[in-house]
Amino acid sequence: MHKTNEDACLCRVIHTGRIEKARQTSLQPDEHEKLANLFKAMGDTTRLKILLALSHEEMCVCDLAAFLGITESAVSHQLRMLRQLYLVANRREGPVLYYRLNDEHISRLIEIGLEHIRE
Amino acid sequence: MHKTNEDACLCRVIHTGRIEKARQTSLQPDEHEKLANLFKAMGDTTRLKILLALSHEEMCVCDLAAFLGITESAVSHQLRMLRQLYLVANRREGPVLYYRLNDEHISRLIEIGLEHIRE
DNA sequence: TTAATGTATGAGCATATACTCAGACAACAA
DNA sequence: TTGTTGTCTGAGTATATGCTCATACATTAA
Repeated sequence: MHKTNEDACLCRVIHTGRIEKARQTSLQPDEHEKLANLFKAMGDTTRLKILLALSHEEMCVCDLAAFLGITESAVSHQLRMLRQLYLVANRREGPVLYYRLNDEHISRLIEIGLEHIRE
Repeated sequence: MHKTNEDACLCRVIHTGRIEKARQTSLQPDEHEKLANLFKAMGDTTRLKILLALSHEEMCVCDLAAFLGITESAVSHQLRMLRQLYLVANRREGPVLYYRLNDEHISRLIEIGLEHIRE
């Protein structure tokens, strides 16, 4: 018989020591969410392709839309999310916005991720 | 007026050279999806907390459920995903399954991710 | 001012996903 | 065998999310 409420669950724990240890080395309150949002932003093929493209050269919304074969609206929506999480930054040149990766962390994450999937 | 089909979109492109360049340095056909799945797996607070806990010490399903305050069923579902993507591995000791991180890539990704959100 | 171009945004919709619930499976003891 | 414990799994459901569409904003030129 398996209880599903939390109290009962705690009674079945085998290694309370490990749990205590894990609890002590935990992150700051909101860091879990921030970190998850970072990886979530990279966890979509469209956004990932955008990041990969920008890792070589800055590009505008038009370029990205043509490169990905999707509408500029869709690109713009995704760029907003990437902007808000500081994955990309932009600069304006007249009416055109050129997007680039915000810092080196992003390309390093992609590098290590590629190593992993190529095992 | 903004056309939404791809042909029209290509006509408005500003930098065809950049698109060509981005196209040449693209990944293998299925690598985009594999890489996105890796980051997507890390892009959820529950799974991220599991990975963080396992980065210190191997733990069983019971431990993780108590640590996270969720049901063992929910933990098991997430562990299956993490297993299938080679983020975690396990070993059996009698009826108990001990889970651990599959390789060093995962903790490195977390490290760099933390650097990023802490700017 | 008006018009054109590049980009951003909100609403709506279809799909994806994280959890719960119920039950099944696996290993071991009696 | 039966019972217990630890874990796994399929179905259902509520929420999240990625795109389209229509529209609005921003910059520049006429």
